Amino acid sequence: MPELPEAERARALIADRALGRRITGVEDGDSYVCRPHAPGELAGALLGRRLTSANRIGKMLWLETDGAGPDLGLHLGMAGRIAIDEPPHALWDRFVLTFADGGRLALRDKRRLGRAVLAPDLARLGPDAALATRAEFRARVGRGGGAIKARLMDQGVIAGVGNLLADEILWQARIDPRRAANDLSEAELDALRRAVRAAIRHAIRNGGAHSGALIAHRERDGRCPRCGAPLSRARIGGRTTYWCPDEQRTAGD
DNA sequence: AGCATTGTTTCACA
DNA sequence: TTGTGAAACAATGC
Repeated sequence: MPELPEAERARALIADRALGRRITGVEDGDSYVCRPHAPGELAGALLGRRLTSANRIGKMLWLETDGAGPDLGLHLGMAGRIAIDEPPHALWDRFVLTFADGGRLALRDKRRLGRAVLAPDLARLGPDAALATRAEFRARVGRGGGAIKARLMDQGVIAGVGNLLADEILWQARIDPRRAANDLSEAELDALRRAVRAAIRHAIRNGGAHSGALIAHRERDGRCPRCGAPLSRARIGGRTTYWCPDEQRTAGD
C-alpha cells in the first residue's frame, strides 16, 4: 500500500497512539527487515525508552525517543503497515515494540521489504513532495533529460511519490509521462506541483494512493476516466505506466 | 506455471 | 556525467 499517503497515515497513527508509552520489549529478530543490524541491536537501543515524536519525509518515518539514543527509522516497503494494539500476527509482524501497558506496535508486512533501522539516513531524500516550495520544485523536478515520471519517483529529487501516485499526478496535470523533465515549461512544472499536492491530499483523505481516479480505471476498463480513450501502457522508469494518449501532452504549451 | 507487484539498491552499459 | 534497464531482495496474488 505504501506511498506518501500511507506513510502519513502511519505517522499520524503512531503520533496519536504510541507516544509516551514505555518500551519493554523489542522483536528485532528479522535480520532482513532490520538489516544491517544484528538481532538485539535495536532492542539494546530502544528498551526502556519512550517514543517522543513521530516524523516523516516522503515515505520514510522516524521516531525519536527520550534520552540520547538514536532515532528509530521505519519504512513500509511494498506492502507494510503499522498495527498498534492489534492482535499479533505470527507471520507478518516483522518488527515489534511491546509496551509496559501490554500494548504493541508492529510493522506488519506480508512481503518483507519494509525496514526498521536505527539512525536512518535522511540526507539522501529530497524535500517532502507535499512541502517542496515552488522554486524548489521547479529546480529539482525540472532538471535532467530523463522521463518526467522517473524524475517524480526519484526519492532524492522529491520524496514520497511512487508508481501509482505518479501516474495519477501526470494524468491530472495532463502531461505525458515520457516527456523529458527539462522539456517542461515553468507553467507546466507549477501545474505539476499543484497536481502533486492535490493528489497527495486526496489520497490521504481517501485511504491511500489506491484511491486515485486513474488507478481505478487502469485495469477495470482500461479507459481514461475523463474522455474514455483507451489508456496507453508502457514501462517507464522501470515501472508499469498508464496514461491517456489523447489528453496527456507530448509537447510543451 | 508463470508473471506481475503501491519499493529500494546496485551494477553493467550506453 | 547521466540515464536506463535489469537483477536482487521477499512473498503473495492472479
